[in-house]
Amino acid sequence: MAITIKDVAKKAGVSISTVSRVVNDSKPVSPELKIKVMEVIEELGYRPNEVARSLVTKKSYLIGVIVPDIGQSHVANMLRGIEEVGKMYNYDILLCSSYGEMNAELNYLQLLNRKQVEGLIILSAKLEKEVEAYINAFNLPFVFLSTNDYREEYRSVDIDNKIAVYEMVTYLQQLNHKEIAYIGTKPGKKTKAEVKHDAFVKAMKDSGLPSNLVVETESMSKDAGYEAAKELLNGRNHPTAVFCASDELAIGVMNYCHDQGIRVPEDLSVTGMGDIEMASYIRPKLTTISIPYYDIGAVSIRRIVKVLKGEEQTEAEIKLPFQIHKRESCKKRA
Amino acid sequence: MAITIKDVAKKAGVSISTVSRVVNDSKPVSPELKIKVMEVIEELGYRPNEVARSLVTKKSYLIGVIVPDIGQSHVANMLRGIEEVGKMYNYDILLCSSYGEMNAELNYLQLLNRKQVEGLIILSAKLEKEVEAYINAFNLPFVFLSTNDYREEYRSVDIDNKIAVYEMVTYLQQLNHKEIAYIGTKPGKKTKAEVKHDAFVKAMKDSGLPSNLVVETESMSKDAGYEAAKELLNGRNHPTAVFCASDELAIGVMNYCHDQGIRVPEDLSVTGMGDIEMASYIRPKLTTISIPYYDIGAVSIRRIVKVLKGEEQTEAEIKLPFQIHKRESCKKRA
DNA sequence: TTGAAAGCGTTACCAT
DNA sequence: ATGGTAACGCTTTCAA
Repeated sequence: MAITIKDVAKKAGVSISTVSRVVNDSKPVSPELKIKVMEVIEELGYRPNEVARSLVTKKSYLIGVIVPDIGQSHVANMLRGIEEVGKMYNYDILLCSSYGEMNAELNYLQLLNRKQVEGLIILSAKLEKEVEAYINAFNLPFVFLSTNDYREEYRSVDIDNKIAVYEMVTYLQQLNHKEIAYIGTKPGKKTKAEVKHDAFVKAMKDSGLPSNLVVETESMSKDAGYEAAKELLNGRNHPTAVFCASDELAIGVMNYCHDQGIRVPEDLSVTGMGDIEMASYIRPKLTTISIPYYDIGAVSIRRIVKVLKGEEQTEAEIKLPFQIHKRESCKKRA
Repeated sequence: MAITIKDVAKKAGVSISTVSRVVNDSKPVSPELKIKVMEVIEELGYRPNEVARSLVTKKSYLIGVIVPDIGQSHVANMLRGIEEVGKMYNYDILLCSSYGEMNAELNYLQLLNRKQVEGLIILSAKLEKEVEAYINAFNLPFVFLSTNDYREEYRSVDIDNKIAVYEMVTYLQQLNHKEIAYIGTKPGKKTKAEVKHDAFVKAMKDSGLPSNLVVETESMSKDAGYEAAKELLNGRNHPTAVFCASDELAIGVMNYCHDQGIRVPEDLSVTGMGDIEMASYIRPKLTTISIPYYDIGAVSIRRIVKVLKGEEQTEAEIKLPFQIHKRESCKKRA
């Protein structure tokens, strides 16, 4: 049996109230008793039971985090930010992988509820109605890190996708590229896919260039990028550059090029979005928009902690700065 | 204020004992009451408070996991296994990133202790004395997933490094390579680095080949691999193949080759160990020993759950099967 | 089958 | 400054 506050109190010859006071430094205790108690705590190796403590204080110091898949490097990086900053505020993470399934999200939400988490961060392509209803009933500080749908009514943290894509496409144009293709998922209404796609179109139109070279993918994966490249580079189109809505797509495209003997960047310039670790280790190194995933996680949890502390934050959306990393996969067109 | 068991009891006109019984299905309850109670639970949306429950049952359904860095893909994969299988048994993970610092490990251990975790999985290069002492005092089911030091007194899950390396080096020999180099960290006493290095030496000696082409690295990182390649391929040595103790090292080597115009596999065959995701996306695709990280995590937590259930497991070490993936980075020597 | 009550390890209020 | 005690929400005897 573990050492409890009673054991300490008895051995130190004081009441449990006194022990509690020295442990929490919550009320003045005379120096002599304080020292005595601390000695006994040390001697017995007493560690307060957080479960009991939570029950009375109603603070679990737990934050629920639901992600699609921790195996994806950008997810892992967000998690690092969440975890690290959480720890700074004494908060722990209860991590759940939904694998994109709504039922899993629902189950985990219920679990997190029962475990008395104080806040919620959800990373998901979209917020299904059922999930949303549950979260609202839940009534906890909540950050929605959408990978696609825009929901400006919830707290979120992201970069400004519109500006980022516009800048990258403009950079490609500065490199003398005229025929630039876009690879990304279907631009549904009020989605990031739409924002990115529209930014691409605008950047092209603003320069009087055609913006019809678009390949819609099923997902943001490397395999999808590989397939998209196959479709794009079938001989009918002659893009000299391609903007991919994610690094994974871009890597798939580059792999297709490698396998087909298409040289990057000599024959085709490729750009990505995300700046995942692999982007700078793959050869040629990928030119990409760096999304500060770690910071996104860090800011998300900090917002939750702030709300918990009553230091309300008003704006729902927070935009973090991004950077364009110009690396080897793009080249100036003669 | 959340709905409690009392609210349910009052509304259903029964005692809290009865409510508890139907919730846990722990003792017979008459059908009428059962239905009534369930209706009220549904109506009120009652969810048992796990904190209160933990306090009395002394089961937190929490397992503490300390890893160096969740950002590394093999770590993320272990975590996936741990998380997924844990959930199957209703266990949640309390995740802590130590970044390899002993003091962080110590702090987290204390935290996990206070949070009443029921088991412990630690991933670390070595088990420092202080950490070990703490864990032993802790007295919980514990799995030590060492990235280097061997500690056969604790539960562990891994592949058989000796056999794996021997087989890979043998494969290289079958490809007619005679001058094979080894890149890895310093082979300290009772470490995996030693086991791997010794297996390399044995495989070479068994074939009457020289085994002196060894580069010791500071770490297992890509950068370390890059530097090691620089040292190895300086013109004095003429290896035709190199075995790297990790995929990251191998990728660093391949990048150095790319930058220097050394062709892989035509000029140099490269092999890795780990089969991280990048191994099959990098070009040329990396020949490597596949370590089932997901399974290692999965088996680890399953062992803990088994111990918790009293279904003791005797052997400390569990060896999982590995595979050698023969891909593009190796080529037969003329 | 049901309910009352003790108890889990704390904190926090109320006396003293 | 210190101690006694109710309360947190639940499970689990023990009686009935």
